[in-house]
Amino acid sequence: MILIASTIKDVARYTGLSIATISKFINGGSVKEVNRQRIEEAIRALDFKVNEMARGLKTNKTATIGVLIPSLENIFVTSIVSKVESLLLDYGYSTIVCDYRTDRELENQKFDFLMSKSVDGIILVPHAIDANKIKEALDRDIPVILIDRAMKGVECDVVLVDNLNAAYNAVEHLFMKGHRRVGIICGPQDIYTAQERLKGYIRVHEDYQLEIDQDLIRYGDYEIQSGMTLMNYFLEMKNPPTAVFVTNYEMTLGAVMALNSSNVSVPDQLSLIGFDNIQLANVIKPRLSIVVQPMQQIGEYAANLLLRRMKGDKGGFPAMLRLKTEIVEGESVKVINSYV
Amino acid sequence: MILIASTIKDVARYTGLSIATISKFINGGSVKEVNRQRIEEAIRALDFKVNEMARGLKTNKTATIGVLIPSLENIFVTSIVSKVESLLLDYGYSTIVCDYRTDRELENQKFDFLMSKSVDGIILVPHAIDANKIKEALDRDIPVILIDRAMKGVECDVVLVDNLNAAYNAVEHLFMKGHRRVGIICGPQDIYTAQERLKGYIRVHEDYQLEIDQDLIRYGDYEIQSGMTLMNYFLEMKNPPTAVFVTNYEMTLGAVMALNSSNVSVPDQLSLIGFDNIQLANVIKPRLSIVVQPMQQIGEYAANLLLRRMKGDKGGFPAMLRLKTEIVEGESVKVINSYV
DNA sequence: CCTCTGTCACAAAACGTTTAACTTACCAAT
DNA sequence: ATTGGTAAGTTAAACGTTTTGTGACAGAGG
Repeated sequence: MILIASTIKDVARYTGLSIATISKFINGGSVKEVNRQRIEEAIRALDFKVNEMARGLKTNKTATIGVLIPSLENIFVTSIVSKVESLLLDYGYSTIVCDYRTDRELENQKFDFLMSKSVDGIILVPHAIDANKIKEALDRDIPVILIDRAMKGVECDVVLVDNLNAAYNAVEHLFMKGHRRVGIICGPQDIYTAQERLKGYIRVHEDYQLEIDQDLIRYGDYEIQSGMTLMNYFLEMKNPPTAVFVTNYEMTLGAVMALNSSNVSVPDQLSLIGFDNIQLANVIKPRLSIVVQPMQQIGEYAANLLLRRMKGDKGGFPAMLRLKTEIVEGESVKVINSYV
Repeated sequence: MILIASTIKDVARYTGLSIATISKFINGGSVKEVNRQRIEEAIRALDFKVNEMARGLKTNKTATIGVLIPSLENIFVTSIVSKVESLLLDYGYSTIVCDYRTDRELENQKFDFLMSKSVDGIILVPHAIDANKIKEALDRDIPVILIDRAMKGVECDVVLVDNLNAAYNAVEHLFMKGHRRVGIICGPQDIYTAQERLKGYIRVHEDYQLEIDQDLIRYGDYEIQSGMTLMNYFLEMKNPPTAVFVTNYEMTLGAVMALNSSNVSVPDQLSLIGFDNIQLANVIKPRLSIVVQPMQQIGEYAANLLLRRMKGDKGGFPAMLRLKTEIVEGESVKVINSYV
């Protein structure tokens, strides 16, 4: 047996009222008490549900928002998505999630796809998307919220963490324990977050009036393999750093793998500060000190900002919400010399 | 400036053809070569995109499928979702992802939500959902594919791994290396996968004619904390096992954390086989031997089956696709006695 | 008793497609 | 020359809502 959904017409017939009245009721308009009851009964009896397609056709709203992310297998990102999804659901929005597997082509393509689905808003963790696409969405009155990375070439709301000071604090933390030669494994030079983190590294050196050994700055690609390679590079230096700061999760994994297959002991011979995944940090021996980002909060801010924009509130556009990271101390940093 | 999207009418006007012809063309019907060119030009010039809402209203299809999962922060699940999403996108479907945070209430609620969005199909990693809900979806001709767990009380397609033999093989692997006292950290007794894994543990003991010490069977809740607690239980036994098999990822994390804070060395004093996350396995020292599930494949099978069902092909319903796991050897299992 | 005001209900048009039924044009076969 | 068939195009209805403009009615104020 195949069920067939009932429509507003059926409800109208059942109650003897007109379609318009039913529609009014559904959308919170006021109807006579006696009618209210009959409508409610009819809806229950007929198991009526609004047809969102028909509604969407009229209102030009889909009650759907699009989320476009680099990867669904990145816990940093999915935590945020999870929060966003649940918050928006409370307001009746459903969330279409697309990942673009860090592929430039796919990123543009899936953005178009979301637009073609006429979502009411977009949350995007951008990588290499064409700024014009975002402009176009904005012109079509589809709000876009960027997460984690600001973009040049377009005015757009963005929620991110203070990456500069995240790095600043992590390296300062090492300074406080007496380290002076600190290596950094950076992300790609063309990625905003990576640039910011490197800036923090440089600025803290300036503030402490320490000269920077350029050999201690290494650029990776945010993937496991490069974390491994670059950590090995540090291990084989004639004059190696006493501590290394790794600037994202995947490269932290790689760095730990490199250390495991060497016979260098952490933190005795080398101290380490990683990034992003607290679960990982706790399961490694010795427990890893890491920089954690407030993922819940990022999701929350992004979702709320998007809701405001979708309501038409353009206040403070373009907004930049900049959240703070935190250092969770493990046992991977040696105290050479305590200054506190 | 706010752009306003052009419609099929505009294209008709631009080309001088009728709406119906344009529609036919869009949907792959054949038109005269000269008209084809004009239509294509018009579409380009007007930047025409089909309005999916209007189309959906007519066809009663949304080109949208729903995915309902226990958590977006579970890499096992998100890997599958990622695969599903990309496969279905190739066929023009978009994917609405909902997680229910292992909450029974939320699970039922979000299932309803997906139904109210009139998705064309649903992929569900079920936990405690009401079987009637699934029946109702099926009655409405919305195909549902279960992942990872079969369900009683309703006939439904399901894609899962052979959990029984996964456990069988893992424990047999330990037997082959000479272990005879093997502890198991199981999942909740009311969860299908957990039951299956325990059955495998029991069956392999039967096949090897080894008696089972009930103290070596411990039930957790698939969360980190219980992995920790139960591993500590094993460590404190008077007559501890020589090896432990942990049956999911989170509890594996917990078990490793427990081992790290004890002074028991792996694999010398205790051998360990974990579950599910190969990245984790490689980053732990010593590298962990684990059971890995073919997540890509699961996603692939589920997506393809769903596509078939959505096309109306009911062949072999209800299908049960049962995939095989694999053991990835690390260095966490000691050879007491090699039989090979 | 008349008019004004406010509340509620209604009819009908519109949103942008698809599709069934129909027309036309052309060509081949009788 | 007539018939039949096929391919391409057209017209108009339908999908299930929202919304605009009206009208009906009741009670208040004069």
